[in-house]
Amino acid sequence: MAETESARRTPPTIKTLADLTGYSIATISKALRDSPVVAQATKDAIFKAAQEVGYQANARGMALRTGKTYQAAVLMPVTAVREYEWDGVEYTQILSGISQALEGSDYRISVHVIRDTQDGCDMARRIMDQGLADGIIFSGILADDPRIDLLVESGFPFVSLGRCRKPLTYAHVDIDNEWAAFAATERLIAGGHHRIALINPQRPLSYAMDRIDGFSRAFAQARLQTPADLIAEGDLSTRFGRESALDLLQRPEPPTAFICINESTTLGVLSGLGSLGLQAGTDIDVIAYDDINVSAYFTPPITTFYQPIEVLGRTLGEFLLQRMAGGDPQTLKQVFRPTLIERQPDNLGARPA
Amino acid sequence: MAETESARRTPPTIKTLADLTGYSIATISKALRDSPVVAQATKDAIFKAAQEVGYQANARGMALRTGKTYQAAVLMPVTAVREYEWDGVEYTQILSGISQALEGSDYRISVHVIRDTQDGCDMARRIMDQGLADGIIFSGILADDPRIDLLVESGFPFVSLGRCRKPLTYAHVDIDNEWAAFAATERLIAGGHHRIALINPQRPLSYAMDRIDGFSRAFAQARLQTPADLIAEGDLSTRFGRESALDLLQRPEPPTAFICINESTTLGVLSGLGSLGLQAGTDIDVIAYDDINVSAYFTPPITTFYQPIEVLGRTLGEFLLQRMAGGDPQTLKQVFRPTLIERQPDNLGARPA
DNA sequence: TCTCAAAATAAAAACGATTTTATTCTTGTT
DNA sequence: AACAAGAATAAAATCGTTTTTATTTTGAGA
Repeated sequence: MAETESARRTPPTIKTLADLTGYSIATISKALRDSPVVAQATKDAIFKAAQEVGYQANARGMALRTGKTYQAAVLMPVTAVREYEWDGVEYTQILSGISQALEGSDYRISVHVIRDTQDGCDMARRIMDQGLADGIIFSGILADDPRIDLLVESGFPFVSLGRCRKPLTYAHVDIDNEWAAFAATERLIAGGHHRIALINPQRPLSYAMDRIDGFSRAFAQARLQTPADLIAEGDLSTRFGRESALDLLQRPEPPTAFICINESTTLGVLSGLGSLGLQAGTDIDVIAYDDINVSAYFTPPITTFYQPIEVLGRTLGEFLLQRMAGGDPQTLKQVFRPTLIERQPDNLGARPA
Repeated sequence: MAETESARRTPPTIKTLADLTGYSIATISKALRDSPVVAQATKDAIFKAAQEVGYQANARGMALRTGKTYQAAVLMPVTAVREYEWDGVEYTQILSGISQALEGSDYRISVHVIRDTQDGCDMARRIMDQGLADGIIFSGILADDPRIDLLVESGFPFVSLGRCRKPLTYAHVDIDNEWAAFAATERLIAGGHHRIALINPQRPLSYAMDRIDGFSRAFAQARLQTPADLIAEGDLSTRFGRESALDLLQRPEPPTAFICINESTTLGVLSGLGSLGLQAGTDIDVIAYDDINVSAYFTPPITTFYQPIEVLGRTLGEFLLQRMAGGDPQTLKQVFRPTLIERQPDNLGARPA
C-alpha cells in the first residue's frame, strides 16, 4: 500500500479523506457514521479509503462538536487518614469489571480520587458542570447521599454501587447486605451463639445500616435481644479489626462469635484472636464477607459469603452504557446475593453465654 | 450578584465574557492566560468578570486547539487468568499517589486496563497516535519491555514503575529489588539457613530477575551454592504462594526458610505451612516484601521489607508532570530502598540442612 | 424533450478555545 | 500639526468534527 510521505507525518483527518476520495468532508462524515442519506457505493469507497490510511476520528474534534466526552468517570474513594493500612477495597477489580463492560464501546474510564463525601459531591458537580464525562460511577453510598440527590435531580447519567435509603429511582448495583448479615447471624444463632459481635463499617454508610438490620432481624426471629453492645464500627482496616477483637474479647461478657464485614477486618480479628491465644473455629467462630476470595487462605480457612467484586464492576459498566444511551433507570437495578462458602463447622465453638 | 436567566442555563464561554466586558474574545483569551500584551487594567476587569460568572475554560475547545488533552494515562494491568484470586497489587494506592501529585495541576487521570504486554504495547501506541493523553504511566516492566523502546524512541512523555534491563534513558521510579532480596537472603543465611526458597514473579518481569540477582549475590558472598531448585515462579496470587509452599516442603530436600515477593504470596505460604502442621517462626522462617502494611497482622507477624506503595505513586505523578513540562528524563529517576521491619527472630527456625 | 421530485452531494455554520494578522489608539518627536 | 513607533485591542484563521442548509444530479412521468 502506497503511503505518501506527508500522510506519514500527521494523522489523517476527515480532510485527508476528502482530498483522497474527492468527496466533501460532509459526505465523509455522514458516510463514516453510516448515515442513510449517502449512497452505498460512496460509503464503500470512503470506508475503503479510511481503512487504507488508518483513519481514526479525532476525539477532540468530535468532543467539541457533539459536547460528548466519551469518558466514563469513576469516583474512587481513598480514606485520607488510612496511614497506608490495608482496607481490603479492591478497586482494581471494580475498574477491571467496568473496563470489560466498556470494551468495544468508544468510552474510556477516567478515575477521580476523592477523599470524603464532600469531595465526592464537589467532584460530581464539576463533572456535570464542566462536562468532564458523560456518566459517573461511584460507591460508598451513604444512607442519605447528597450525590444521588444531586444527580437524580439533574438527570445526569450515573450508576451507584450501593443504594441510599431514600425512595428515589436511579440505576444501581448492590449486594444484598441485609440478607447476608441476616444469614450469617441466623447461622451462628443456630450454632448456639447468643453473644455475636458484628465488625461493621461506619454508620452513615448505607450498607452498614443494612447489615445491622439483617443482624437484628436474625435475633428478632430467634426471639433474642440484639447485642447492640457488640457492634463495632470503624474504617475497614486490618488494624480496626484487630483492635475491635481485642477490645470486645476483654469485656466482662465477651462475644463467642464474630461476623466480619470484609477480608481486611477478618484478618485483623484473626490477628487479635491469635494474640489472646484463641483459635478461630474452636474457641471462637468467625464468619466473614469476602469479595476477593482470600478467606480460604486464612488459618484456619473462614466460612464466608462470597461475591466476586469484578462481576459487580461489569454490571456497573453495562448499566452506565445503557444509561448514557438514554436507558430508563427504573430497569437498571441489580442486587447480588453472595454465596455461602462453608469452611468451618460453626456450631463447634459455642460457649455458654 | 445579578445573574441573567440565560447565563444560568448554559455554562459561560469566552464569548459570554466578551459580551459582558466589551472586549474581543482574543483579548479575553490572552488576558486569562496572563499574556503580557494585554494591559493590566483590562486583565483585572476580565478576571473580575470571569470570577463573577464562574467561567471555566471548556476543556474540549482548548484540547482541539492546542492538541493537548490534560489527561495522564495510567496503564493498569489485570491478569486475565486470575479467576478472582487476590494478587496483592494495590493499584488503588498507586492511583491515589498519582492523584495527589496531580492535584493542583490541570491534569486528570485516565485508566486503561490492559491484560498482557501486547495489550499494553497496543494501548501505548494508541494513546500516542490518537493523542488520548499527554503522558503515560505504566508498570509491570519486562527485562526487555517493548513499551519503553517505543516511547523512548518517540520522545512521548512517560514514567515507568520499574526499570528494564536496556541501557536507555527514561524517567522511572523503582524499588531496589536486588538489594531487598540480597538483604533478606543474607539475613536468613546469617541465621543458619542454607536451603532458602524464593517465591518470585515470572521471569520476563524485570524485577523478578533483580530479585534472583540479589538472592544469588547473598549466597555467593557466603560462598554457598545458590539453591536454584528452590526458586518458584508464578503469578502473585495467594494460591500460587500456597501451592509453592506445599510443593517445595514435600520434596526430599525441603527449604528451611521462605522469602516471599509480596503479601498475597506470603499469606499463601503461611496457609501452606498451616496445612502441613508447620509454624512460621518456629519450624520455618519467613521474610516477605510488603507494600500495604499487612504482614503485621499475619499469625505470626512476619518480618518484612516495607515500602508504602502510595509514595511511589506520588513520585510517579510528580515525575510525569515534570516530563510533560519538558523536564529531562536523565534527572527523573528514583529507586526506593524498603525498610526492614523485624517481627521475628529469624535464626530460631534454623534446621540442619 | 422538459419538468419536477427525490436522491446525492457540497457548502457553510457551528462547537470554544488559541494564535496569527490586522487595525486602532496613544504618545513622543519633529 | 503631522508622523511614526509602540501599545492595546480587534478581526480572522484555525483545530477536526457534526449538522444544517444549499446545490447539483438522477430518474420518472408527461
